[in-house]
Amino acid sequence: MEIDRIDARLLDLVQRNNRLSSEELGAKVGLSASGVQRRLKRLRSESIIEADVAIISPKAIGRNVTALVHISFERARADIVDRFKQAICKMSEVMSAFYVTGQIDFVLLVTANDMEDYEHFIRRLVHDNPDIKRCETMIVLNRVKAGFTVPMASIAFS
Amino acid sequence: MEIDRIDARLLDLVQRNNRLSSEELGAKVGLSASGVQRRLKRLRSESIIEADVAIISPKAIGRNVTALVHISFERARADIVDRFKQAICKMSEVMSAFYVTGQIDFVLLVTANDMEDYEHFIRRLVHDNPDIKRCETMIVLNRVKAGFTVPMASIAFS
DNA sequence: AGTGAAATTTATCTAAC
DNA sequence: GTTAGATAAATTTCACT
Repeated sequence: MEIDRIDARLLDLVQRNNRLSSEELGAKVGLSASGVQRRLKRLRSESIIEADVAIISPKAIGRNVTALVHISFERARADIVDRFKQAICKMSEVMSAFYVTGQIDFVLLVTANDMEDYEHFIRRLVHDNPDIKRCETMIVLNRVKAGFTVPMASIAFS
Repeated sequence: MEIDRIDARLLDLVQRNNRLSSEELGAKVGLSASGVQRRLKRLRSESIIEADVAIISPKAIGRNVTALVHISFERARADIVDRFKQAICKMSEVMSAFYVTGQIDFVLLVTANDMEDYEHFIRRLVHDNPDIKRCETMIVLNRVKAGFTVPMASIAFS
């Protein structure tokens, strides 16, 4: 599970665009196409590359509302937390979810078709999880940056 | 910019895995490989598919700290907001950024190698943006769900 | 319109070096 | 790590409904 300079550069490229051909990648990192492929294969098999996905515009498919939701529980018991984690994984409206430190327990990134749809989602969420104490919504006006692009500049050059 | 049932199913598949071959996709949606490719090409050219990316494990490359940061400004003037948007787009530590309604102005998703690294980032952020009033950090204990996978079930069947 | 099938181009995989 | 040949996939063209 070691990563060298070339791996880091490959990761940096594919995390922005994973549709570049091995040849294009090779030209950029100074490697042959098959060399690139062997490395990418390893990075995928070792789950250093966790997934390869297309990012869809929520608006283009009629999801006009994006919101960040703060969830806090009455009591943060482990079983309650675990049950909630499982529940949100199954909710398709929840795009991302983070379990965090502090006053807030969870931060969810949610999409909905419209406000009515969003309200239904929140009602359902609170109804299904009676341990929720507070549920605070921030409507996303603008998705300034969307991604999980990790900085590669600081990789240990081993 | 119309999306039919087949497009919706394709989007639903590729947003989970964009490395499936056109043939595999075709088998799942009942279309030939070329039919699939034509549709994906359109979806990409019309930016319904915004990007195709690999998701990297932050831990695997030594980014051990993930945090959600709430930013609020002294005054939410348009020029201040716009300048801040540009600034965070350039900061590689910022994986995602949302401009939101309410008390908070921005929510950032940030990675750092360690706490020291994180502290440096915050200092730099606040130093470079003197209009920031408050800056509240929630350390991510667990990334329960990571993605921008949009629900497709509710697509209008046009 | 949008589709499927064949031909072409391109990319990827499997070795051998 | 590379190069070369085999395999597979993506792209283009075209005839069809």
